[in-house]
Amino acid sequence: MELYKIHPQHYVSIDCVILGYQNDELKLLLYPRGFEPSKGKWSLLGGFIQQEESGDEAAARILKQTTGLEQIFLEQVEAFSVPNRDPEARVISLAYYALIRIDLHDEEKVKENGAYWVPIRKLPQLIFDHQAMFEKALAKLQQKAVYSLVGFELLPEKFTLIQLRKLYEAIFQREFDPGNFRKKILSLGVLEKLSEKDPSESRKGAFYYKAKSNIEEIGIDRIVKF
Amino acid sequence: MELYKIHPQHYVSIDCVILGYQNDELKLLLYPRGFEPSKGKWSLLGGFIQQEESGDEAAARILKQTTGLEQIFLEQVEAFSVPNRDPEARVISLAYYALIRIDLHDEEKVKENGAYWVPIRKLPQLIFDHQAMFEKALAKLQQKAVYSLVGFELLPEKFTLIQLRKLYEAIFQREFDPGNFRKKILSLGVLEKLSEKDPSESRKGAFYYKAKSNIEEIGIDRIVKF
DNA sequence: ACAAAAGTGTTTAGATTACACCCATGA
DNA sequence: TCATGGGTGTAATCTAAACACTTTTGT
Repeated sequence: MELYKIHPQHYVSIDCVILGYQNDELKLLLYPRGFEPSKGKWSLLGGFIQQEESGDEAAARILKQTTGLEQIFLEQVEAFSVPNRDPEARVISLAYYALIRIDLHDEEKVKENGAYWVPIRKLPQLIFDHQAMFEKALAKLQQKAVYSLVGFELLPEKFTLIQLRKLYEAIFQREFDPGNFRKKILSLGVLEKLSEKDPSESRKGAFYYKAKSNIEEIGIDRIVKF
Repeated sequence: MELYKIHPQHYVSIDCVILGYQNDELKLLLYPRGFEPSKGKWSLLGGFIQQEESGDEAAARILKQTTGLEQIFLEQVEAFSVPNRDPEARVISLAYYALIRIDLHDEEKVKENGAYWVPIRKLPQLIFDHQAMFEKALAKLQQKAVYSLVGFELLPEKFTLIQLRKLYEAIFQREFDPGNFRKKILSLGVLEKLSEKDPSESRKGAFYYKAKSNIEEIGIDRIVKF
């Protein structure tokens, strides 16, 4: 321990790339920073890591504070550690990304923070290196989406295959052939067809599906090919 | 800045998963830790991040100190931040992985540190969470190797396709069909055939190849399929 | 000429892609 | 019955994988 004392200590913060899905587009939760430096500019939601918590725990705490949600998908992106990334002090930040269902989050809490859901196509300028954090997070989400149906985290319990396709189109920022997408997904055998239909988008209506409960056991193949 | 002062500060260390390739197998550079806690147990090479350096810079510094090499492939794995991961004090560690050519490294420096190259199939017990760091690093290397010929970092300038295949077999811990591997790699168009042969492995001899200089411009396809 | 490794070719099975077509339904 | 998305089928293309075959060379 004495040996460690010759080394400097640093503030370590958490910044969360909180992604939700609404109106066929991915949205990022941002808030205007309420204190200096960069007061009023747009920022990811964050906080400082405390003495007795891990990064994962700190990120979960911040997520709960700001959205009211617990037990949601949360994964580390990476550490950002350039000395002057925060002009006010040396702060090393651990970036995380979370996928949440916008329909479930606590709107009150979000309003308290003055936070907004911003479509990822129309992001404002972000403070510090938060743009880079977002980009890395999106890249990680895409990677993850290739091998696992991580998209379920962003959709309600029951959803149509059209909704699922549009979500994947939002994640990958490109279109998929409707027929081929449907066949590919169904061939994975991870969805269960419900008898109920979603009548809101067409006269015919599209059947709802839900994720099978034992997905973990099922080997999930590659979903999209680059 | 005053606002930051209410938050705790932490030691932030770097741990490097330094991988090399020798005798058809991947090796990891380890050393017996020279100080408490866990003195004498096997450890990744590491150090503490200083006031005016980024994580990348700190990792490069440590790598140079221990192997004498500069400008080599180095990438962050992720931050490890469980509070008691180091029993002596709260230390948040940024794990990095590096790929080096064992034939080029400074053996003197490595000996000074008492470090050894250990085949990844026969790793001893490591301290703290260093085993997890290694596993994540290997997974990241595999991911990377699927889409880019990162393997070049581990081979000498000129190499045969057989050497390249064996390297990939070491990275993925499985065998590839010699004929198919050759065709796949050559079809990527990133290798240049040399007129010289490596006579050491057979009477016929295998042609040397080298990486084309403008690889970055060439779109590299998927190399192995999971 | 032969052994042994390097390198090529062929065949099959399966996946991807593009796109035409049928279906169900409310107005 | 018809317009509109929802959903299915099919043919052309590409890729992976297994494995037989040919080439080169020192002894």
